[in-house]
Amino acid sequence: MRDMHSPSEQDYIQQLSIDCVIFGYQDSQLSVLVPKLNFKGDFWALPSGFIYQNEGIDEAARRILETRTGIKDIYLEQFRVFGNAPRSNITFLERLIQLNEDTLGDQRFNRREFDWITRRFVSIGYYALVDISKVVPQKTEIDESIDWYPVRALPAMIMDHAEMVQSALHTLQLNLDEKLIAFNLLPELFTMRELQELYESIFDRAFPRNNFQKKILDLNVLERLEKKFTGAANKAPFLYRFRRENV
Amino acid sequence: MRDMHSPSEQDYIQQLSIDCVIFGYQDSQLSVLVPKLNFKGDFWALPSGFIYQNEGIDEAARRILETRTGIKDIYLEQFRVFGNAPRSNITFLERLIQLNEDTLGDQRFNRREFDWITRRFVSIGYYALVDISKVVPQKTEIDESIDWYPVRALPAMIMDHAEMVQSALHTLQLNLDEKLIAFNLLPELFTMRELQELYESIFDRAFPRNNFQKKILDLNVLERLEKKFTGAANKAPFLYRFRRENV
DNA sequence: ATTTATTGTCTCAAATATAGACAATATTAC
DNA sequence: GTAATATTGTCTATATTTGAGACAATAAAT
Repeated sequence: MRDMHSPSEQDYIQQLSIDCVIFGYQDSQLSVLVPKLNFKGDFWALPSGFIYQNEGIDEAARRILETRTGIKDIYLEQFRVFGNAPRSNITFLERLIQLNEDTLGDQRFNRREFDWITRRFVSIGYYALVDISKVVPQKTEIDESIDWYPVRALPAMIMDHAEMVQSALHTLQLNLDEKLIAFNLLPELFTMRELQELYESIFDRAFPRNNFQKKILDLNVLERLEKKFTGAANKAPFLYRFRRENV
Repeated sequence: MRDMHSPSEQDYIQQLSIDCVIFGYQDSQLSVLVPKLNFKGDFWALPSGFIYQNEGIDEAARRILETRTGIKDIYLEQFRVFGNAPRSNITFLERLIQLNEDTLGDQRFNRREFDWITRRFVSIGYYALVDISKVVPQKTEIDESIDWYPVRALPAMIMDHAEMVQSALHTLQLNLDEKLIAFNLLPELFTMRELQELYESIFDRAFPRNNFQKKILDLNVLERLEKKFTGAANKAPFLYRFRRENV
């Protein structure tokens, strides 16, 4: 069976995949870009892909991310490898096959096309931070749709993909201040409140407004611009920009 | 070429390996267990291995570590995946082949036997913390010898293995207090000074004695035992034991 | 002009980290 | 035996960081 791959599959490293947790921020919520699989039954899976023989793993992750988001220069980082022996959730597989018996017999869907679901895979988890307003989510042929879901209200994910998101979120929390990466989730200009709400959605807890502002300004990585006239009945907040040169 | 593997190699996941940075502590120095390859020329490589088809990656790492150290219940943790496209250092490979032309033609050494050096591999890095006094380093057939080297005075390592050690050390530093794992590097009983010297060798800097002791005791994870009479001309230090039940 | 909501910043208290000091003690030197 | 010496365990005082409360500034609505 292992020797029956089509030539194109031979270009990839076998049994190794990359799964991407793409974080974006919208409507005061940290969200993840998740495609729905084009099978009967409701199955959601993280955007994933494989590694070409002459391609580095970071390079491959970048390629996959660019394909899915339509943007370049994405902040991304490896966070963990998932490689338990029985990664493939049996219940999930049985349900999928049962629900799709007819389609799987179809010539358009030979077994090879969802081989990646049935074989044992080790997967490298990457998380990415994107400015959601710049992203144009791209379906692939195996997707029915692709949408943003709040990180704490994900649809039913296949296999260990829900655990992957949790692990990615945890790594993001650990790295957020250390690596000054929150700004990748915001548009170029933002107010202090917007930044604070982003932090609050990432850590799922409130921060005192006065001290949050102090902490952030003390980092000395923000550039204060003109005020933003919101039209609201109050003092207008400043706009800030992240000074990338200082990192 | 890829289809010419021997049956036994087919039991492994292809092109995926595990490299282990095994940390131990001896003579006030943080050290790493490194085998020397059984080739002409001086080549050192991290202990490594492959993953069976029905084996989890953590499981595989544990097996490799147990084989190399002769002990069980080892603390280990994934720290990063190394998968740049040109991982194999060209200079290194050329030198190795040049120096070993005769042996490589020998029937005992068909190409398959160091296939793992020439093919493109993605490697999962694990670091392990062991009580060096319990370890009996085990050579494998591809090793000439295996020894402990101070982490800051390693021999010339092949490919990116030196970078792997640095990356493992960095992760260890980040996790040390958070996960309370330093004690895995010490024998069951130790003095405060021994613990402090361990910390100093890990971070490569001095800590003030008074505050270090306070910080550690405030963690509330140590059990103080009777004093240790060293025979030195001074007050005898207490012995401590790590209370594993509290973690 | 007054009210209301929110922003930016200040001050003070609490908690934590760092530095200095000294008594306790096990040996060696006398 | 007594003094000297080296190292340990701990205390106190100071500096720094963190957290809570307060209040003036301001943009619009009343």
